[in-house]
Amino acid sequence: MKDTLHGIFADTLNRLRDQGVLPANTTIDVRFEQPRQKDHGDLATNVALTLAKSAGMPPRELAHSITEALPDTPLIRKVEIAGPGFINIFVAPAAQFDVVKRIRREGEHYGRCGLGEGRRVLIEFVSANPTGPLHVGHGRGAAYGDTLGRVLTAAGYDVEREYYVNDSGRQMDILALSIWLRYLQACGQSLAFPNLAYQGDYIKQIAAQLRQSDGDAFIRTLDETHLKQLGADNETSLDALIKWMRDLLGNADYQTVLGTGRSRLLDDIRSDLEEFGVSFDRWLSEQSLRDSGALERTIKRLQQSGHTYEKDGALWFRSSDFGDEKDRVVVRESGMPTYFAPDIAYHLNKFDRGYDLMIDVLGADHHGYIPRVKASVQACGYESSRLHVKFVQFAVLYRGGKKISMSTRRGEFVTLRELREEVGADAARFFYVQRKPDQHLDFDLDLAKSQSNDNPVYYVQYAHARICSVFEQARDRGMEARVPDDAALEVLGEEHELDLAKLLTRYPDVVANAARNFDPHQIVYYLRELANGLHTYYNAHRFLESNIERRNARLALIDATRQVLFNGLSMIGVSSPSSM
RNA sequence: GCGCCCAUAGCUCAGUUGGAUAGAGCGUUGGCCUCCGAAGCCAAAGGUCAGAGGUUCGAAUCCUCUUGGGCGCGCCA
Repeated sequence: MKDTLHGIFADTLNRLRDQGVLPANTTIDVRFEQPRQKDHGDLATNVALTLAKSAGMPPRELAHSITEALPDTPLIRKVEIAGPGFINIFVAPAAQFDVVKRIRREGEHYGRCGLGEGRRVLIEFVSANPTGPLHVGHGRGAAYGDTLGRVLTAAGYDVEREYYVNDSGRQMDILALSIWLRYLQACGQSLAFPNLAYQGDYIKQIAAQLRQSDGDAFIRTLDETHLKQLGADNETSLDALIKWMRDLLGNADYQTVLGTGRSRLLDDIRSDLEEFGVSFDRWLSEQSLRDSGALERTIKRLQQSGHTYEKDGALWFRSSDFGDEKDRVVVRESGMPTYFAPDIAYHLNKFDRGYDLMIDVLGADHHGYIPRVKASVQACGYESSRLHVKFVQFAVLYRGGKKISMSTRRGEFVTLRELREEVGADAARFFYVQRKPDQHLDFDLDLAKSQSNDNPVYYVQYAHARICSVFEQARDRGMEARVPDDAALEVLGEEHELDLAKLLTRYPDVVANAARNFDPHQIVYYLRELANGLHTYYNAHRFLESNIERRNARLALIDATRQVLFNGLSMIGVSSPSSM
């Protein structure tokens, strides 16, 4: 319907241009929106306002010329000029319900569009270090990234999801050390556990598993000086301990300890995300970039770009050439690359793979890091504008009105798994996606759990279940519960019915807009509106009435509503129960 | 100190390429089940869109400044 109107207006404006009312170079771009107020019509456009200046006439006068030139169409009941020059269109009631047929025809495809034109998009998200289980902060990134993927897919993009595994470097050494020390403790050795090592109980579990699979293979004799360092609470001692461990274990045993921890934690992360409805097309390992030589090649490539120099024995990248506030070290004085180096390699790898669009979903604490990453890809000759970064703020949990304090370092944090077990995956996803990612999120556990009208998840799901229940009722009463395809929609026309149809019409725009702005939360707000539209209609009218024609028309309308509720809930990864 | 993000109803937040009288949920108050699911609906109350300038037909939205919060600024990751 909107498309048809769009065509009518475009034709009309083109005609006016040919007639010389509008200048020859005018670009015709008509947009319609649903006005907030009903007396402003069903759709309104501000073309007369936007074109007034170039046409050299007052907006209202131009609006008058446009409406005069509009052809007769059964679609439009009435056209009015209002305010400074808005053209308000009152659509014929019968045309409003065409959307019902379209939804019933398109089913799960209703809401999709060709906005993306098949462009390839890579979304990298979560990418939590495999040094522990995912916590609720990662959960938000997971929900956002996955939902964004679903939205972009619906909008016609070719989406790939990727998890970048930071499985090399010092943090993995600390992981190995933590596991090994717990292992030694489990083998009966009495030793202190460093505060800077990973504290969580999961480390003990991995150590126990190691002992079960490899017995006493990793027991080593300890010496006094290192035993003392276990109690020292500083990074230098930790590095000394790591070196000590690697010497004592030898490379093969060290790799076994590390590899066991790495794979165990990644398995845990993977299954956690699967249960959360999040899956990835690719898990790309940092270590693999080192092993394949990509890291070395990247450093060479950067040097060849002419944007590096040596200072104090280190290799610097002149990122300030590209707007970064200062230059960055890529290779340390010691010859070891900084953490920045593999990240450059990873991003070049992404660009090399030829995506039209790349989206990094990162924790908000990484924002200062982006200018140097963009600088590095630019230095290597790529358009950094193809890389978009969305920052996700941390979620703060509340229970009983009180903030739950968390500390990753102390191993005191609520895991994503615990959250799912407590409130359920549906509520968790709904609450996460409800907010714009760059806003702080107050996550009220009591509210997410409550099976009451306070809980927005149930509110939307209830609307879906309610419709299913109506059809159930119809069957029980021996009515024909299948809606005939030729249901006479023209018998509809109650105000609530028109409101609902308008809401249904909006859905594809909502999806397109969410995709355009990378803002999945718009889906959530829309679903609440749609659920409200259904509930209101439900309370005002009976569907299962004796007039068969009207009953079927109403069933067709609410079945279309059910479909859109389902499509929208699926889009955010939440289930659509038929009863609750 | 410099940079990025943010400030909308008592609380939590929508409001996106600048549009008409700024919306929703919660909370408060008052109504609605002999009737398809009351996990629902209806109504009322609640605002200097942090403040001050500017841009224009028109600003919560764009620009500048001020105030008040969050984060970042390492040869850590």
